[in-house]
Amino acid sequence: MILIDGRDHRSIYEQIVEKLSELMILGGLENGAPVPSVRQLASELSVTPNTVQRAYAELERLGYIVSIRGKGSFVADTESIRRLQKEKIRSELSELAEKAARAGIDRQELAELLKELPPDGRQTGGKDD
Amino acid sequence: MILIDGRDHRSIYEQIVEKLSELMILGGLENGAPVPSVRQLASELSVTPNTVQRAYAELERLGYIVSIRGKGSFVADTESIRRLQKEKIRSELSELAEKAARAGIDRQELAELLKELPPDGRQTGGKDD
Amino acid sequence: MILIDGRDHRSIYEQIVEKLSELMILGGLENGAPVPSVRQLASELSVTPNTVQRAYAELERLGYIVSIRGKGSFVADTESIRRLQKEKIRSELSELAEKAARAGIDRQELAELLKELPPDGRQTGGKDD
Amino acid sequence: MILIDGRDHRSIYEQIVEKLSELMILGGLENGAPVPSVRQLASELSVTPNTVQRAYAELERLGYIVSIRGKGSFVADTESIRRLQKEKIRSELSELAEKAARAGIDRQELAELLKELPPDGRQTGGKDD
DNA sequence: GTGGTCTAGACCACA
DNA sequence: GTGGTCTAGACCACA
Repeated sequence: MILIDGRDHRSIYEQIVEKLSELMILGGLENGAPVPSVRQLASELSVTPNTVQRAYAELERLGYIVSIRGKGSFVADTESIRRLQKEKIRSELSELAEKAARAGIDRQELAELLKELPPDGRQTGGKDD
Repeated sequence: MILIDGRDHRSIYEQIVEKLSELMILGGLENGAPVPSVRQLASELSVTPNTVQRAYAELERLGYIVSIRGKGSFVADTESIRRLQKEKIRSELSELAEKAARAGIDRQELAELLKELPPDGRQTGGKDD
Repeated sequence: MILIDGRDHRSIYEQIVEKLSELMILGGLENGAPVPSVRQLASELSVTPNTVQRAYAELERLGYIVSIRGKGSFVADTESIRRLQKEKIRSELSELAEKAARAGIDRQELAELLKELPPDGRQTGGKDD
Repeated sequence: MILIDGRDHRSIYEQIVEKLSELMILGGLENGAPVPSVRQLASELSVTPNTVQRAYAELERLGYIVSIRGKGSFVADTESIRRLQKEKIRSELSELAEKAARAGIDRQELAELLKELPPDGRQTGGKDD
């Protein structure tokens, strides 16, 4: 399900945070559904439990999951997760627009770039082994 | 001209790379115009020359400047710089579109988000928490 | 009557202890009134009896209830419970005052902060970020 | 300067966070003044650098310090720190008032408890070796 | 079993 | 030198 990419410059725990938060949306998870335990995910990823723990702490801080000592970790309210995701995308888009502006590309031109993108955006990444 | 932001978590040399490459566009630099020497910029920024050196190496690798040993560093062909910048924005936009797709936000919705952004992008957005 | 809050980071048994001790005051319980059995409360809360057992042990240690083997658990002397509660509040207030002092806020200023609090304290305050 | 209390129920990194954030106020630190390096504080406290690292990450997240890779960690804007501290005390006072209310102690009575506290609050803690 | 903290040590990029 | 990440393993309270 999740794969760590050694060529990715981001740290392992950051990759876990991003992948899991995306999976939560696509997986159509229900409120309160259990998330793999720290140890279980750690062994699946061949990574130290410590590292997964760190990712889970961040996911909880961000509002994606709720961890209960002795019981496990669970998907937080899915509605608010959806809002979080959208807000994050909006914020990144805003940053990108600013950066484009500094490079002399205005909002209009950026919108055109967006339209011209290949239909499904499958040209980046695409790691699948 | 350039200011290092201590709260920015990117490394100092990365900040220099980004700021300088933007300045080149906005500054309307001409082909072959001289760039401040490593030592000069280092002292202006109160930073070790080592760090500026690293930034210049990166800028050269990216095609923004040309360094000539014993003479200094110079702005590369401004036309190609402009193309570089635009390509970089396009690539980041593409990545963002993919990420949005994974969060269930399609191209159409993303375009609307873009339209809804405050007019000039001066909200310094993107601070996460 | 009692609800366990998954987002509350205290352990479940601690939450039960706090909620029950509060209920005893507000509920106007009489001396010696029976408290729900361990199994009964456990099933109401969908929690293992083990956990309720731990909470009851703590409540007995604190002087709120008396457990009689084979008969059940009972509310201890309500007068002394009231005193217990007040003493606990006083102690926490004292700790807070000390902490405030260390942050440069004196007794006087603290009293003003107290006066300025919204009238009924219904703001569910205290969430950190 | 800082002492870890083994009898304190809180974890080591939490104690470091609290002690350091208090010291920042009392020490009258200036904006941007350097904070001990991770390794230095770790060796002073006979604790793993990892644990101090964690505390510093939290202090940065809370806005008390700014850490710059390769350079060190520095006191953040002292004015905003002061505000942070006061807000934290206010929030804790609010929680305490709520709790008191649930125990049948109203705002008025709480204010009296506050007045009756021994003048300098030196009755708790007081570890000094 | 679960999450959470900690140790002792390594390695990395960066200044 | 600095901060930051990670490993491999331990131990804890809790369910």
